[in-house]
Amino acid sequence: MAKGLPTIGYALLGVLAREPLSGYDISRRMRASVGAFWQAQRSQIYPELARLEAAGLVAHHRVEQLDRPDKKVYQITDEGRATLRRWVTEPAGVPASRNEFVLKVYSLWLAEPRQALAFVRAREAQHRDRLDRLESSALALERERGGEAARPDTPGFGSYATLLAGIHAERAHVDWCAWLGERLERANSPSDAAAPAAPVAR
Amino acid sequence: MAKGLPTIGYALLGVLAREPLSGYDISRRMRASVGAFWQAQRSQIYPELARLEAAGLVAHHRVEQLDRPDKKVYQITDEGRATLRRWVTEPAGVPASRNEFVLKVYSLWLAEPRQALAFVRAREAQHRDRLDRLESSALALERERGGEAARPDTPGFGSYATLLAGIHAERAHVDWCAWLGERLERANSPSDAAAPAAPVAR
DNA sequence: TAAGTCATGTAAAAAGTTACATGATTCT
DNA sequence: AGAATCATGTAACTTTTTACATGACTTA
Repeated sequence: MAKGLPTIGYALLGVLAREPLSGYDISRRMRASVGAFWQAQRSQIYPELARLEAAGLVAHHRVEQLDRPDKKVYQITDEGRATLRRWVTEPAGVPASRNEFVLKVYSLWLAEPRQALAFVRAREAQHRDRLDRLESSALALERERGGEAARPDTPGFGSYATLLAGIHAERAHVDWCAWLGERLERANSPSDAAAPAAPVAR
Repeated sequence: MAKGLPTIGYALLGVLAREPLSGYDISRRMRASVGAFWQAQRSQIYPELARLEAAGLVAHHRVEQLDRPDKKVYQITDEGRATLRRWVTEPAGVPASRNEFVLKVYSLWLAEPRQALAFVRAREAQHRDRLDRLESSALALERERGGEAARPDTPGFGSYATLLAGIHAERAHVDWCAWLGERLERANSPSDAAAPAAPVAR
């Protein structure tokens, strides 16, 4: 069996399956919507588009513009769409998440307690912010379309579902930060109240 | 200001701040506990240990063993511990999460509906499994030590906190998969009952 | 006039994965 | 006898990031 594309290739196909775009515009999508769970720099996008084209999965035509540079608008081909469709339901590898913040918490016992608390609180605020923004995007989408935002065979569903993934993840992170903050705070001020319920129990 | 270590360097320091270990043993920690949020192959660990040693952050001594190959046991130095302590409360970059599964869901609208459902259900089961295992580890830790598992200035706290991070993340992922599955199922069987509450509302 | 956006790329470096090499011992 | 574990490493490759290059037009 053939080797398959690098993941970034499928990410680009996924974007182009929705609408034809230039490399530059794809790179903006990768900073916004799709970028929440897969990122790429332009220096990775341009060569990958060329490879996809060589493989017959996308095709481009040049669009001349008067007031700004010409652009190459890429379209997905039938073969590209078929490749994407095949890939999409193949079991995905385990996340293999790399999270620098959690890595830091792993060694946070070394830190000066007040500094540790400030560190965690700052992170909590940062992610609460992100969560708020994601939630209002989702609410906007829901209001726009009816209640549940798009049928599962439309691109809108993909966007909505991935947005919700982000919301779930952010929420979990915020909750965890809050728990951490509480624990650190209680340790800092040795008032020693009754221990709260174990956080693992549902 | 100096450049700082690659993240894997801090990961190794974080492990060695708890106990002296050989490269081989570190690599096992990286597949178990720490590995849940930062991974490394042995081929990355050995050279990095050498670099850390050249920088004076760790030191090794050879331990001879009768029944198996000699090993180099690495210890963190005072400078190493100081470096780690400084790094630990420096603000961490945004997660920049790469999740292949979510990327697939982004294009799942292209897939055959029943296949899509099976795909999501399989993932849900897989992660529910992981969640169960993490939760029983946490419960075991809690039973072992008293209720809240370790004071925040001990390594045990770091382990416990990161374990909880994993639990929160898995829980969120499972919940999201469950929501996704429900939506796909409802679309597959067009019985068209009343729409459930919007999933964003708290 | 300086900074920013649009637009496409190349080059180099860093980070990470996969494969290979070696060798003793222990388990099946 | 063959496979797995312990133990350390190198080589090659892939993936990702950072920096550099160019140039027209627009906004402050």
